[in-house]
Amino acid sequence: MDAATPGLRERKRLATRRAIQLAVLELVAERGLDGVTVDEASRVADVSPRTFFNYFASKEEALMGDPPELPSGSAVEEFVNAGTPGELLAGINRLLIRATEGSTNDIEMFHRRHALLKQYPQLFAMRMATMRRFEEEVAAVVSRRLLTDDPTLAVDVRHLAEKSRLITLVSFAAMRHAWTCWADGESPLQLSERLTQSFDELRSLFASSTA
Amino acid sequence: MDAATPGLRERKRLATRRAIQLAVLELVAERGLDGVTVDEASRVADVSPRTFFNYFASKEEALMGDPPELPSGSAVEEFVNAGTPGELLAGINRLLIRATEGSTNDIEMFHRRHALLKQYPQLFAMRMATMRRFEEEVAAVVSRRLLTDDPTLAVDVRHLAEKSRLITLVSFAAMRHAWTCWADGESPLQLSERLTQSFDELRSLFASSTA
DNA sequence: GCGCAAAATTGCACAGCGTGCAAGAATGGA
DNA sequence: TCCATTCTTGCACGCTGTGCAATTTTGCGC
Repeated sequence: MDAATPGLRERKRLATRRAIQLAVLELVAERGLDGVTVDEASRVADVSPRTFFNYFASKEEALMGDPPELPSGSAVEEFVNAGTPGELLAGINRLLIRATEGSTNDIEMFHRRHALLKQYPQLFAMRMATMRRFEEEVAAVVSRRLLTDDPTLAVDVRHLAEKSRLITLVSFAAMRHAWTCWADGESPLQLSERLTQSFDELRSLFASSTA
Repeated sequence: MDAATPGLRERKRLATRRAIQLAVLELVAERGLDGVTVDEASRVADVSPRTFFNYFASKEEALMGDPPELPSGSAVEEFVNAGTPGELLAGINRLLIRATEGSTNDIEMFHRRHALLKQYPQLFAMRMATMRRFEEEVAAVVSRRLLTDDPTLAVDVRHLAEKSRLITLVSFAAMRHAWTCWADGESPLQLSERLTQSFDELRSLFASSTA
């Protein structure tokens, strides 16, 4: 009864969750964030306001998708043990592509959410807050990779942590860059392609002029 | 009556503002973010709750310092017209140092705030939201600088905007890195020195291994 | 000092948010 | 069919944030 048969209970839970998310997205798209109350959204989603709060702590949380996660198992191990020290950023690039794949399943919802992130700073802020946890996960993996590439880094754990953190933050900067370019532009690129492009530009920035 | 004589009215305003900020910081340090109500903070600051909201839209906003700003006038112009294309990052480094100078005046408050940012994701989120505005200001200035260094970039405005945005985001990544290293560590460095160090590490990351 | 206009403070009312609690309904398995 | 578990719901309650209008304080010319 794993993924095959989630059971009626679980299926209803997911249905309710999604109904609430859709209701909020719909209403907010119509009337704006402040023009929608939890009561209204609950009515549209056909649940009691109390149930709304059983699923989400706030309107805003319902608007946001699930937080990003590291791709499961093997992809992480491949990255850590890639054994190609010169291609660290390319590896992170692949890792982030894998991590963002899940969120682009429902393109419709995805675009609506992105429009809201641009429009409402508080939503963007929440997004960044959830990203922070993800950053820590990625930094931990980068740390393992660095240690695999160069075991002598173990002598200075603090330095290792700081270095992997810097690499991670810079990578996330590239991800944000890709994200906005992709969303703003009329370019026909996939988000994953745009991500690779931003990573390329990042490299060329430093390669060209020792900026 | 500029900076010399702000006038009694203005002085009282600032005093009230500061009293509210101190009251909230004090109480939250004691009892945690959720253990403090606006009513209590207002009582301690000796103002009515309604006045509290005249100054800050929320408890959280009162906790946060003022948003960062570009250094006034000349520093920006110097950066834009530096005329040293190879030292773009160093220039941004200086700019950010100037921008963060103001916030480290009251070290006591500064450390309290930082502890809170680490402890409460919602506060971190608000911080990121204010940073975003600052990012846009910096990106605009970087754009001017790029155009000064290479006027031919004007032919592709979109590309120029994307490039300056990438540079800005990466620079802010370095700033966040410096910030956390400085706050976490026992290193005796000033924040400004730590910022320069993070920028150096950033360069060396890409210089060493074409990562 | 005096008085007036501008600005700040305050109380009040009110809608919305978010949570604890306990009763009731649906579900899954024996 | 029955029972334990889990989900839903209504209710009560305190906190948040804002519009409004009354009141007080400040700045300034006289």
